[in-house]
Amino acid sequence: MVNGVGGIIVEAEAYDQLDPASHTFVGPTKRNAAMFGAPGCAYVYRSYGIHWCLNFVCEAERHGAGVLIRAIEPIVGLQTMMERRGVDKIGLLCSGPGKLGQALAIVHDYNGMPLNKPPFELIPAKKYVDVICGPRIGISKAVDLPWRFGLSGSAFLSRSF
DNA sequence: GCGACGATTGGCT
DNA sequence: GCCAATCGTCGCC
Repeated sequence: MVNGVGGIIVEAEAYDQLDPASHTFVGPTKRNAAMFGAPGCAYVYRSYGIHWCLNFVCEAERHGAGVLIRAIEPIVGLQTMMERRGVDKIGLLCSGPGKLGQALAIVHDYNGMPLNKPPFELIPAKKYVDVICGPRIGISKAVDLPWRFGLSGSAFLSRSF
């Protein structure tokens, strides 16, 4: 949840410093500084000069690892998200990293902010769900690593597995 | 200081 | 299915 708006995370991808496709592969830089900071914080970056994408920073010991949030199932603040996105279909609100960033009004100011206090709010899953994995999307390196995870059968994935 | 490129999306062919 | 939009960062001159 971000600023009281959000839903259930249904798709994510993992990246670490040893991964050629990761922003942290080349070592610490100004852009990826948050990924080398405290775990449990946000890493926000701009993609293709247009889209804002949200990551969760992981790994206290070996810095430079995180999880890209690729899609959520919109639950709270549907009206707000639809206005931000300019669409009227729930299935189009958050089915991709850039869409998610726009729907949740992710801005670069959130980079490095803790995920356990406002504007963020994390709520543990209420039930166990089937999680499946597969190749990642939209990258040109290490494409074969099966580090993409998602809820089995969810209608809100950016793409089917 | 300058040029190349990307963890994407949306519109057109 | 393919391609352009768009700009901050990085790497090299």
